[in-house]
Amino acid sequence: MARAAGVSRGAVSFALNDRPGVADATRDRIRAVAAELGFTPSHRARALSSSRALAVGLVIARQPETLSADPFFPAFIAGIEKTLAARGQALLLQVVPDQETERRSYENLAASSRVDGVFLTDLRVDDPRPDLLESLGLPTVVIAPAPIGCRWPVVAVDDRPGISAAVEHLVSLGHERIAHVAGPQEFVHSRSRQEAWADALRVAGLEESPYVWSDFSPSGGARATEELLDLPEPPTAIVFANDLMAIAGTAAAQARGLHVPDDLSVTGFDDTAISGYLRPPLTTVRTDAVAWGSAAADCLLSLVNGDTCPDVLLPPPDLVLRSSTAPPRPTTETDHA
Amino acid sequence: MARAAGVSRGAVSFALNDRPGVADATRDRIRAVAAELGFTPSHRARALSSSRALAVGLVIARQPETLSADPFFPAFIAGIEKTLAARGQALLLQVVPDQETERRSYENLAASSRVDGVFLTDLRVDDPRPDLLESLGLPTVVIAPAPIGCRWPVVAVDDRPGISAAVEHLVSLGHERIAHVAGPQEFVHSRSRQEAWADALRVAGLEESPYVWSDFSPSGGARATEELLDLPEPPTAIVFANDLMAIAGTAAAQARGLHVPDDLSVTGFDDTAISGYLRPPLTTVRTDAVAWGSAAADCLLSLVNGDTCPDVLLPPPDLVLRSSTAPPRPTTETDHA
DNA sequence: CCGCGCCACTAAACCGGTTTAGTAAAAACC
DNA sequence: GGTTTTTACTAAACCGGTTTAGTGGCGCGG
Repeated sequence: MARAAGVSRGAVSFALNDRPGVADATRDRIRAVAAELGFTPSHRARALSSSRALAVGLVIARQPETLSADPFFPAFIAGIEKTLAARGQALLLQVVPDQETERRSYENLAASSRVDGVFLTDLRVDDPRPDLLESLGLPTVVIAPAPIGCRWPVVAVDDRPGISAAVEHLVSLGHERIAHVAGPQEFVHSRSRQEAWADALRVAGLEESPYVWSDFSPSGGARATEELLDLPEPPTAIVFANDLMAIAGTAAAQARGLHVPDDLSVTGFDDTAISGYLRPPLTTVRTDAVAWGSAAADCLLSLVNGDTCPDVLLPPPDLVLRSSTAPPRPTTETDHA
Repeated sequence: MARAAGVSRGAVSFALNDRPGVADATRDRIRAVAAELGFTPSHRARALSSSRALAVGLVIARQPETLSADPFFPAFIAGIEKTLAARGQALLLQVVPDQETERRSYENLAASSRVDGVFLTDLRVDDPRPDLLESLGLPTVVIAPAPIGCRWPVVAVDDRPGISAAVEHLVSLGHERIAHVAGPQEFVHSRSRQEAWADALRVAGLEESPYVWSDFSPSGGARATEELLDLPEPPTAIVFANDLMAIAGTAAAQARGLHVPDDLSVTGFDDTAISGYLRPPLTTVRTDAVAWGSAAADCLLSLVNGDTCPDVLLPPPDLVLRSSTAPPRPTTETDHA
């Protein structure tokens, strides 16, 4: 390439990277030759000489089955890509089955310096990963519902307003026993949703409603629903922490002969693609995972470039009203004896 | 590292790569020092000197929304990872919105030599990509329902037996009008399922049943179902090309007051996580996408290493019997006038 | 007209491995 | 015991960029 343009290798590097010290005429000539030859700088050589991997990593710790059902990651990844592609960076994805493998995965990425930074998702309570990544010196962006006190920037979508809106909607319909089926207790976003639910009930003066910790899976959602409906005083509405559990919970209630929404109102979270095409269509909370991924990638690239990135707060999710919520049946005073 | 062990750089390379020409004692010493120092060879340097990217690529052309709902890719990727991780290779993922971007994406991966090979999924009829990738010289493994005549090896899961099993099951229940809602006509796997459906009907002597091309989406499935139920002689069973359409189709039928399965039997394809937790639980076809990804990765790595890889045929999918299928209602002869 | 500084560029070191060519010492052979 | 072969290792080239130091030519001031 350098020879074809009649200049030195260094000159080519300067010209193509828009650095000063190259005459305009020369720069144009080099550009023209490069275009004509279809010359693309070798990513490998560039990575080695500039000591950058030109890639960022995403490690997902999930069993394949549960990953398949999760609408978040594909959209999130698509958002990441939107930003990365424009900057010539690549996304290196790792799917690992458990937390032990996950740790080794991060250590490996750092040791072999395959990536310049990573995304940290599914933040857990007392998560060891922020510290691990700090000790590994791997720039990190944390994906979470709210900023946390740690060295790394957090790109957050606060899910609380979404849950609050769901609860308020149910309260406005006249519900007084509004249960919650939460995700695993270990996840910060499970906690955040559970707390938002509790807070909204408190504001409405309805603290007595029951909740159960579950696992975001359909079977977990069905089980939790059974449990709630078996209560002496079953709820008239359930706020589920995700759509998958809400859908399975709806089916479980229907299997008992309950009518949704007349006997039981249900809300979900995520707005999965099928949610609007069920019987009844599911009232749920919609998050913009694509924008989330895109913002997270922006932030990570700043970090990688040595800049700082402040915590980012994205717009809160919206409540999507469909037909799985309705006023509760009027209380029949016949059984008050 | 070399100095720490008191040997030359070359010796370290030989020792760590298990190549002959190093005394056992020396090799052990080098290993020990490496372990003690936590030395991991720089992936960047290795990539440059060995002219290999040590990564493979997967380009997915989908809109984020439709990708989110697809249970295939997450599982497929998890399978790929299982194989890659064991061999120190990484997966480079790209999500692009359309086919034009997809083409550029492949060209880019090749030009910047970021990957040693790629997976080719969502094979289309008269797909230009196998030829493109051949001209780019990028080793490729094609993911498809059956071997095709092209230069690249195909790793196939034949979806036909799954569809046949579904049709046979419905026939054995007594159905005679068994419709099909297919995916987009352009995809080879849509065609394959449609043909399997048609063949199975022919075998059963029921060629007259209707079908419509759709798009794998819930709204498409609902629309197609409406269309079929509006027919003068509506089907008593519908074989959908995926679960998403089957679920939405079920809801559409229910919205008309039809009972599933008594008035209309329904089968899906994929066995999505929720499919077993609906009303009614969906009879569907289960594929092992994890094994598919794993096998595809094995094949691609052979190719990358300069070996050849024959076409691989994985075990066909299973029909999972649930409650969305039942015998048709006995024909009421009252309206034969 | 000479000396200084600046511009545009080249030469060469460097990133950190792999790999080939070369060499000294040990082993094998007659 | 001397030659040949083998073994075990080192030195250095190489991958293809980036980056620093260095150099020749030019304009400019005095």
